[in-house]
Amino acid sequence: MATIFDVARHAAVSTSTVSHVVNGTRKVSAETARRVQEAIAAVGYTPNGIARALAVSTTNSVGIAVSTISNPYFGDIIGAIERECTRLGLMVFLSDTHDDPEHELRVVKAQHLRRVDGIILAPSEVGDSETLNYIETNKIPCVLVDRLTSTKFDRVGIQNKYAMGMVVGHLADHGHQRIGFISGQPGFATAIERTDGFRAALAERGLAFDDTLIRSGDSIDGAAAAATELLSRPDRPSALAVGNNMSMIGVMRAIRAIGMRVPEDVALVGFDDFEWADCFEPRLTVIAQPVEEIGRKAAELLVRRIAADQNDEALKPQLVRLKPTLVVRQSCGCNHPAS
Amino acid sequence: MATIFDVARHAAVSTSTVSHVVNGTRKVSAETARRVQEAIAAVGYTPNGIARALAVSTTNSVGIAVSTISNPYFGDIIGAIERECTRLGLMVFLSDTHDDPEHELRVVKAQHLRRVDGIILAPSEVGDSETLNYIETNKIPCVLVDRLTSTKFDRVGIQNKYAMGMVVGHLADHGHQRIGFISGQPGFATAIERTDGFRAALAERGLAFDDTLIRSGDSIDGAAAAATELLSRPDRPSALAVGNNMSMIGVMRAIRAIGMRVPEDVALVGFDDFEWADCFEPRLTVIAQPVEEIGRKAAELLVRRIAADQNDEALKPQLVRLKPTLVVRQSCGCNHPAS
DNA sequence: CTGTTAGCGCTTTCAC
DNA sequence: GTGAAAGCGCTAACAG
Repeated sequence: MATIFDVARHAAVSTSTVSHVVNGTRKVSAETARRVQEAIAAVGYTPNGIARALAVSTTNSVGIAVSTISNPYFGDIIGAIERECTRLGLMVFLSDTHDDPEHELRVVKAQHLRRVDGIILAPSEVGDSETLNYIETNKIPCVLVDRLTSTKFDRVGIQNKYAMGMVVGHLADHGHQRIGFISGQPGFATAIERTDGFRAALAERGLAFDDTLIRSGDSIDGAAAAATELLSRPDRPSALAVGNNMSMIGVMRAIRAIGMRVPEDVALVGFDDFEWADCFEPRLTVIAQPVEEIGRKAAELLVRRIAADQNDEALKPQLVRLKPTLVVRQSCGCNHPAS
Repeated sequence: MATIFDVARHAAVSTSTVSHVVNGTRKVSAETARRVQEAIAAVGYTPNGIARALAVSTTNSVGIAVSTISNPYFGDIIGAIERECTRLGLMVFLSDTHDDPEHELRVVKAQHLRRVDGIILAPSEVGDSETLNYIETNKIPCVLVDRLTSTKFDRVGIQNKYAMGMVVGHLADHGHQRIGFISGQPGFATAIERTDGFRAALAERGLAFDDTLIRSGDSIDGAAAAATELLSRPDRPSALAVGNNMSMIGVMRAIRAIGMRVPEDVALVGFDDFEWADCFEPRLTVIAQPVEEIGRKAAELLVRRIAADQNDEALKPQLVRLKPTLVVRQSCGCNHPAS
């Protein structure tokens, strides 16, 4: 593989000159530049970013570590981050944490080994985790997404309380008094925030609060079981709020298995929107997160943080809470026509 | 940031000894090893993979370049590749080609700059592209997925002809004589193979072939338009085969807009399965690709290829065609109960 | 069992 | 406008 040295020899100039024409980092006479370009083509030179990275100690790459890559919600966020990073000349290492703290630590270490300039992380544990400690002690620029578990880092997510307010409000407007909530995996920051938000919204609306109407469904099957249990009770809720997209699949399967109809027998409002939501029967009313903006903002904060760390100026951790929206379709009891 | 040198000094040994205990690459006395470990902890040393990569000229990272990361089909494949690579100690750089040849070339170059050990690519163009040429002239180990456009590389995909045989056969068994086909983006290898397969299957079944019943819908809206057109004709088809998941969304929206019912007015068989497919109304009958296996196999072929290139033994390009399956639910006219 | 040292390919001062 | 040369942090002969 041709090196900068080969080019230099071929063009009868110094490696430093070659370096400068490649990077456009200092004036070079037109004639010299031409000879260098020619030499580059002649020897088939492609710059070695590894060597460069070692010399300048920056890789122009960032790590992203989230759970369940194949979940469309994270897929959208990953896509948005990738797009923004590519625009900024950064390349992303993608890792799945599988929501396993040990694995999470392992992949973060693997990313640090490869000297990513920074990391975007959706932490699996609330509070101080080994992963977060590792990131902190190694001074790795980092921004948290979705699960906002530590105030030590920049973080971007949505206003979950506000979201649940809309959900409960909308359902209450439909006359529902007993509303159940199938949250996501218990212990996750998002599930906690949404559950709290659900409680608060109930109170705000003056609705009686029944703790037994809150269930966590940490998987499709878990959510299905939770929904089945909830809907089989004599004092069953007349509406269900669901804390994330995966849980929604389980809930819908459960409802179908029971033989109930939506929204007549039970109204439904979900979390996370996607292209398919309107192909469901009935068309799903959901909270839509601004995934594109979440990803973009995360990337933006990260580069800002990286830059700050390099000039070691202390930037204080920034919290960004984006506003979700309620996409009203039919599962809530409304009858909005298809888009 | 602590280097191997700091550790060596702290432990009063040579850098080579430190290197060897870190990598377990030669015998070291227990006592020395202990001192080194202690020093590592004391100075807070974490190995620099960039420096290591430069020295050994291998990065233990691979690039993956596919279109539309947020498409669940690719999301699943990406997830599978990531899992397998992580298992093998490789980290993946993820790039979206956006199905744009120029951008594709750009990201492949960016990956090569970072000296990935190999690349997994879903090419956007059929035939020899600049990207493929670049990969070839730079001798970058590479395996093609999904769109199998060149015989010069290892490649893994599915038996598209076989898939379309199942689709047409199943629909024909339901008595359909006029079957339409909404393919994916025209010009893509998969769309071409599936269209050819569709034609062949028709012939095999002795069904009349009507070229006007084949439409390409290269996006949700495109597919919707194509379906609308097809279903508005007096001699409209009684069944529709759809070439990929995104097109299916458009088709379903079109059918709803027209006010037809599935499968009574028009039967439907799609391509690509996902968790949501059974929440649709009616539950979707689809061709399911073994995405997990596609990803795993691609990673497997890539590491094999990388190893071969290193010992520069010539491995001849391998073609892997996995078998898809027909997941029968209801949109085809069957009435399979929910799982 | 351990140390010395020459690279890996590139950037970047410093000097001309 | 250009070049010489000292690193960046690590590995792996080679030598002892």
